[in-house]
Amino acid sequence: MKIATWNINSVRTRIGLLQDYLREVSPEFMCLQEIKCMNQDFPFAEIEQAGYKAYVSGQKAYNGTAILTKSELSEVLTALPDSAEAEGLAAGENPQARFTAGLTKYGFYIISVYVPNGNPPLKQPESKEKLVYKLKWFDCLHKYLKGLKEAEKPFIICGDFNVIIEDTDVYNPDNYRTNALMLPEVRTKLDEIAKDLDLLNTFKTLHKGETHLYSFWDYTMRCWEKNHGMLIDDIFMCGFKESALLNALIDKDMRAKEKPSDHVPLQIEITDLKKI
DNA sequence: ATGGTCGACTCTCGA
Repeated sequence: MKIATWNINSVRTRIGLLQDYLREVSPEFMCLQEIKCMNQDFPFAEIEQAGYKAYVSGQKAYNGTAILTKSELSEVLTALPDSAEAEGLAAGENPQARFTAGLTKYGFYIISVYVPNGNPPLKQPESKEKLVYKLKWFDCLHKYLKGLKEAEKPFIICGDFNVIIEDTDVYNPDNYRTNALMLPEVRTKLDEIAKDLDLLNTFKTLHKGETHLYSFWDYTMRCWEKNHGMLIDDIFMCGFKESALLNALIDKDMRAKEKPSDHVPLQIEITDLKKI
């Protein structure tokens, strides 16, 4: 069974590439980020044509996550619990659309996240709010995932984590020391979650010792042509035996297509599981 | 060569 994730940077602009990908790779679950549309503007018909059902957390113009599945999900969530409060919103207001989750028929939860970018981090005082929000959002995510862990519910969480985990995950780490993707407090936050919950970083587990493998290349400054990229998209597993993970790869070819996203998909393959 | 990319959307922001 394959599970894929892609920061698509507008699902409406790249619906053709998405349909091609679904037909070629045929993942059981496909997590999307930055769909950049409201729910009513999501291309449900085109997704259905490709054989998938879509669970969508949309908003106007920015952000937006979704999960595409070949089967039904239950217990669907379209917002991260407590994240509205982390944004300083009143009860009942919608938080930024950065989270979709549901229970699969195989008994594990599938989660699609678009972690706040956090930049710019250092300008005082108003701009630092973005970094504070990123850290608070991670705290909310930690609490939610810990709830699953304590209930012994396995999960697979996919998405754009907006964290350069190691220096070798970016072409020039010294350019990013004060960037919110690499600040020590941001790295520490994700590392604490991963250690506390014993998350398996699927790509790093199967590509140990390999460096400078990227999932994102900025549109500007000819970054793609110069291979000036960074690895900021990840798939973590929790509650599975490590032997359940068979493969993990990055679909780098997707960055060379016409009208590409600035991110490429990642996919894993896991052992077939019995349906519940 | 005084710019540089892209997407959504409004007279600009976010990445």
